[in-house]
Amino acid sequence: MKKKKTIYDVAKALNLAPSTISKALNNGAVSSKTKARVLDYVKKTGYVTATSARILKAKYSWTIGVVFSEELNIGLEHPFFSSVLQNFKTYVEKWGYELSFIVQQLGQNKLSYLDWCRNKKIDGVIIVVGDANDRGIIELIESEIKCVSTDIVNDNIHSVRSDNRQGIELSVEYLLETGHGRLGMVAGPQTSSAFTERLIAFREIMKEKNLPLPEEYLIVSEGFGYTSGFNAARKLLGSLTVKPDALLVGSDDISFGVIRGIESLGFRVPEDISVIGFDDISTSRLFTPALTTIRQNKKAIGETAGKILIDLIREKGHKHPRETKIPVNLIVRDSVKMRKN
Amino acid sequence: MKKKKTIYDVAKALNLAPSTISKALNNGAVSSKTKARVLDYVKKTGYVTATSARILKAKYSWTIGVVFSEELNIGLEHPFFSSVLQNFKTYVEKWGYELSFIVQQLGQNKLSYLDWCRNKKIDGVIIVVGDANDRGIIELIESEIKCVSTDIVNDNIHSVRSDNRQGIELSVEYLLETGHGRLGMVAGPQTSSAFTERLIAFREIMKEKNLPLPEEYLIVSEGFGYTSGFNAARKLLGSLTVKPDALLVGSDDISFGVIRGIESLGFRVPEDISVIGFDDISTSRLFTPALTTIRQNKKAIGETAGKILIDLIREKGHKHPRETKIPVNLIVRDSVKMRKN
DNA sequence: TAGTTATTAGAAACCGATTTCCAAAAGGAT
DNA sequence: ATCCTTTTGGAAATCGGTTTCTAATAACTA
Repeated sequence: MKKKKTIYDVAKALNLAPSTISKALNNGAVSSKTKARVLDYVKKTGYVTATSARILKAKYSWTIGVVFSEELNIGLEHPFFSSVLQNFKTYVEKWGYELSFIVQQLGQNKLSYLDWCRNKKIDGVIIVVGDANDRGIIELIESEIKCVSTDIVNDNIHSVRSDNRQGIELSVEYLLETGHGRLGMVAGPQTSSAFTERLIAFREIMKEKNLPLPEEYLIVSEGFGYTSGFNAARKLLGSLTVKPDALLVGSDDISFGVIRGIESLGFRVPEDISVIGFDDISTSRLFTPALTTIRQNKKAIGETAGKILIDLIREKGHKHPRETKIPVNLIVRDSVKMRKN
Repeated sequence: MKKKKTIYDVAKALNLAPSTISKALNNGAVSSKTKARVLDYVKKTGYVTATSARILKAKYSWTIGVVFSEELNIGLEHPFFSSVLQNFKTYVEKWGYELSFIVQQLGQNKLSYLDWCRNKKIDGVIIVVGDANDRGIIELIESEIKCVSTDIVNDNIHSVRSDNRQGIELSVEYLLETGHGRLGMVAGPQTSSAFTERLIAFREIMKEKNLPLPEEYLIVSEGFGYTSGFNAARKLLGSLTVKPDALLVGSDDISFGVIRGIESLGFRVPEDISVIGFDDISTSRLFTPALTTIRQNKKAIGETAGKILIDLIREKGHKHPRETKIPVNLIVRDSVKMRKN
């Protein structure tokens, strides 16, 4: 195991001062001639600067912190969030940044998000999953740390998310085109802003189109998964004499429960009731009936967030926070049926 | 924004030397009285040691590197691997370690896994997804860095994986109990050791039980997903006059394709042919027919890997590498039918 | 009580860069 | 050729800890 090379070794070998090496490596003021000489030597010998030493003295770390709260019981397993993170990761790594999960504990002692970032001289932060009301998150967003979010929206942070309104609009219009007249919705828990937006959008669009929307056609599920969808659907339908002929659902995960819930009451999907989801996760294509849904563009979300954050770090534009909306697509499958009327 | 506190500030405030503070914080030789005094003060003022400074001088970093190759096109989206990682993460964080993805690029320059680890003074590495033949991986495993793997097996590394043999045994026995006589298998790509083990186990078990296993009942799928399963099933069945009455499949993902492939040929699952998968991902429960499969215990895998790695780091036992097998479970659903004979 | 040993606290070197400030060299203008 | 700018390379300070070595103190032994 050969001894580790330091910047001093390089300097000695090249008959230069360490400071000159550092400059050559970091676009400092050096002649292009010496710069080339240094770069050459470095490439040949495979010298690489010690990260910790650099971070100690410099004010940056080439590291991006990831907030991925597990309190909401959404871990890396979640197909949507993990995919967004994956795409973000791939993008920023191309630019030389690496990812580190922000932890609330450092070695022995507890730490706030902000303290962790400062301590590590984090260049920027992406909030993939986070509670918008968490004190730690708020403190972080309001700090000097550059942040971007693919989840929470807030006046103090750049956010990159799906155009939920467009998604609902697409759904409603498609349902109308296919001859549905009594639309309802099983919304997701309103603690999540995405679900809130979808519900609000649905209300607005129905109003704009002058379509009736009885409150009994609306229900909010208790949780994020199959079971809550199942229960919500049964509850919604159970009390109704005139059933809706189509249901928009907050997410695909919930949709699966909704569909089975509908079936458990003796109705068929899509023959009696059409269902349209939101997300397009991998199960959706495989489910029976294959789920008609709104596909979120996870790649675009991840990459756009990456681009914005890097711009922010390099101080290129994006002066004040704004919301970026990524278009969604309607994916037509079998859970919506064309109706004659 | 209050100024950052250094160890010198703490020393001054307590009228002690910086070195004493450091010792108090790191179980060095200090009287319990001063130690208490320091700890108290630190807790009260919220001082936290600068990570980069510590890493620079010390030989550890409280950081664990994650190898999660994307070359195999398995990203964080993959339900099995991401879940293992999630469970590992939760476990090691309890012990104060944090996770950092190992990148092949550091700031500007390319780096081998090993150089990256040395540069960052990584305490240990978990290989969640990695190519066992990759030069960089081999170099890493053979180095002084403590490693654990939940994927590749090798004499030089501790591995924690599902007991694939037991899984196949469970499948075969269940199929036998339910009256099946002509078992076949759609194995996954043999580039993955898990798939290889499953195929080998199947061959062995059939031989041990003295059951016939015609080579035509065996096929290896081209890829990891639905389409390759679909094609493999059609290819297998297409050429056979006497069809198998049950098929073991390398993974759930492939199983879905296999089932639809069988159906596309006019046969029914499970009435004509039973299918049993391996993994138990979330789609399996929702699929029609709900997939009977072998559940991998991702929690146990992640946690056991975490435990072993931390033991390794603390130099507690695990002198030489060994393979740890985590038991699996049979999950009975609807894709296997009881047959009278 | 004197002498020896075990603990505890501090001084100083060191980890490996970055950065500021300065002097020397190079380039331009007259 | 001389004087003034602009570039370029180097010396030294600094970032914030850990660790080794030494001195002082406390504890123990006879």
